[in-house]
Amino acid sequence: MKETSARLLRVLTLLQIRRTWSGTEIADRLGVTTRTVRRDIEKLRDLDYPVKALKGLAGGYQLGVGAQLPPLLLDDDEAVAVAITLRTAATSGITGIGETALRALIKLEQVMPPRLRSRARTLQVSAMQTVGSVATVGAELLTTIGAACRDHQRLMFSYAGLGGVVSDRVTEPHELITWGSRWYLVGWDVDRGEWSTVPLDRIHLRGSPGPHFAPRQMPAGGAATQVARGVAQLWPDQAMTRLRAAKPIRSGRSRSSRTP
Amino acid sequence: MKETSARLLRVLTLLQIRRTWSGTEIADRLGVTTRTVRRDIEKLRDLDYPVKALKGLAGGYQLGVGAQLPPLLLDDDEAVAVAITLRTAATSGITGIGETALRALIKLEQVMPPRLRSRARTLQVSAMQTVGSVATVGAELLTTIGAACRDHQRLMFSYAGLGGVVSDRVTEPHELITWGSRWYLVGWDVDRGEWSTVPLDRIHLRGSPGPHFAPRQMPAGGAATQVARGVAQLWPDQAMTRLRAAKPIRSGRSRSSRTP
DNA sequence: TCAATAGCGGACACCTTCTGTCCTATATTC
DNA sequence: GAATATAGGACAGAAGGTGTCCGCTATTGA
Repeated sequence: MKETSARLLRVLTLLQIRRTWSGTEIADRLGVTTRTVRRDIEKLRDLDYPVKALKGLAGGYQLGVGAQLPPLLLDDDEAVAVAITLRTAATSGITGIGETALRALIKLEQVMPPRLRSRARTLQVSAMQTVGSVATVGAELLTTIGAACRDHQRLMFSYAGLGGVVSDRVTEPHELITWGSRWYLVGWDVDRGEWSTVPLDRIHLRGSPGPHFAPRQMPAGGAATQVARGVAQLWPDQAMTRLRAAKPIRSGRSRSSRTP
Repeated sequence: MKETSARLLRVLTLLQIRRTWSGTEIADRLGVTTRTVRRDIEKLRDLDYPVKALKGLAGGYQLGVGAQLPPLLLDDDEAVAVAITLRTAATSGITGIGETALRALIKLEQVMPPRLRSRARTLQVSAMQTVGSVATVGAELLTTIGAACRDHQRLMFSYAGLGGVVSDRVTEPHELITWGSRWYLVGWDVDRGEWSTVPLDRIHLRGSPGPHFAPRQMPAGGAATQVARGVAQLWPDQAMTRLRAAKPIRSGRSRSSRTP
C-alpha cells in the first residue's frame, strides 16, 4: 500500500498548493481514475482532514479548516523562509516565543536537505545584520544544544568563566531557557555532580553530542528557578540594582538588561 | 488502507518529535507488532524518507536528511510560533524574503484550526510592537489578498487615491510584490480594462474574495516592472518634497525609504 | 569472549483493501 | 434544460497488509 499512502500525501500537497482542484485534475496528476480520487478524498476525510467539495461548474475540492493541523508540505523556498524567520526569532530573543520557535526550528533543521540548509544559512547572516539584535548567539550553537536536550545526549564544552578562567565541562543538558534576552543551558554537570546554569554565549562546544543519558528529576521549581539562581550567582553584585530597577517582573526585567 | 497511511504519518510524527525511537516503542504506540513497524519503516524508505537505523543496544530508528523535505508535523505551539514569525517577517518587510514568507504563511493559515489562529493573532500584536516595524500592513489584509492571488479570485475594494479621492475597484489580483518596505498589488482592473498597481495600505477590502477568473498574461517585464511603473506614476517627481512634508497620512509613509 | 539486545527480512496463511469499470443520483451554473 | 461537478453502490480480480515463526547480523557491555 505504499502507493496509496504516497498518493494521499500527494493529494494533501496539491490541496495546499492551490485552493481548489477538480477531481479530474487530481486524477490526471496521480494517474488514477476519478473514482479512485473520490475514494482517496473519502480516506482523507476519515483521517479527519476536512476536505470540502463544491458541486456543479467551477466546483472542486478544497482543504478546509479542521480540528488539528494537517502535515505541512512546504516547497524549497518556503522551507528556507520558515527556517530563516524561526532562526531570527530564536536567536534575537525579541518576540518572546523563543523556546517554541527554537523547538520548531530544530524539528525543521533536522530534516532539511543540505542544499536548503546552506541557503538558509547564507540568508540568515544578512537578515541578522538588518535586524541588528542584541546579545545574539549562534543559531548553530542554539540548535545543536537544543537537539541535545531533546534527545538526551551529553555535551562537552569549554566554559569561559567570569574572570577569564576557561574550564572544560561535561554536561547532561536538560533545558534551554531564555531569560531576558539571553539563552541559558540548564544541565547536570557530570564531573561536579551538581546542577549548573550556563549562559550560552560563554559556551564553546567541543566535539559533537555524545552518548545518551537518562534524564534526571529537576529540583523543585523547575528550570526557571535554576536559571534565576544561576543568574544570581553569575552576576552577584549587580543583582540588587537590577531588581530595584525592574518594575514589571517579566518584560521590564529584561529591559534593564542583564549585563553591565 | 486508511489505517496504514495514518500509521505512516504517525511514525513520521514520532520521528520528528524525538530523534531516535526503538522499534518496540513505536510498535507499542501504534498497537501493532514490531514486524509491522519494520514494514512501515520499509515503506517510508520506499517513499524516499531516509530512516536510518542503529543496531545493538541503544539502537533505534532516526529520520535522516534526505533529498526532499518530509511533511512537517507541528504541534500546536510550534504552529503558532511559525505563524507569528512568518507574519512578522511578511508584514515588517525587513528580511527581504517577504514574498516567500507570505506564501508559506498563507499555506499555513489556510489549514490552521481557529483556536490556533486566534492565538497567533493575539501574540502577533505584542511581537509587532516590540519590533517597531515600518510601513506595516495588516497581516489579515496581506494573507487575504495573497490567497486571492494564489486562487485566482476577484477582489473588490475601495482605493484611497492621492488627493483623498476614494474609488471602488474590481480587480483580478495577480501578484503581491514588495518594493522598498511596502506591499503592492499588481492586478487587472476589470472596470478600466487595464493593469493597475496599488499600494496595499490604500486598499480597504469590500466583501470576501469573489468568483474565479482566468489569469492573464502579464506585459513584458513581469510584475516587478509593473510596480516600478506604477510607483513612478503614484509619486511622480515630487517624491522628495512630499516625503519631507507628509508624515501622518498613513503610518508607514513617514519613513523616508520609499522612493529614490 | 560471551550474552543480551537492537534491527533485518524470508515464508506462510488469512484476510482486508484497493482499483477500475460499470451504473445512477444529486447539486450547481449558464 | 443541458452541461458539468461531486457522490457513491456493485462487482470482480488483483494487490497488499498483518501476525506468527524463524534464523540472520551488528553492537554494546560485562
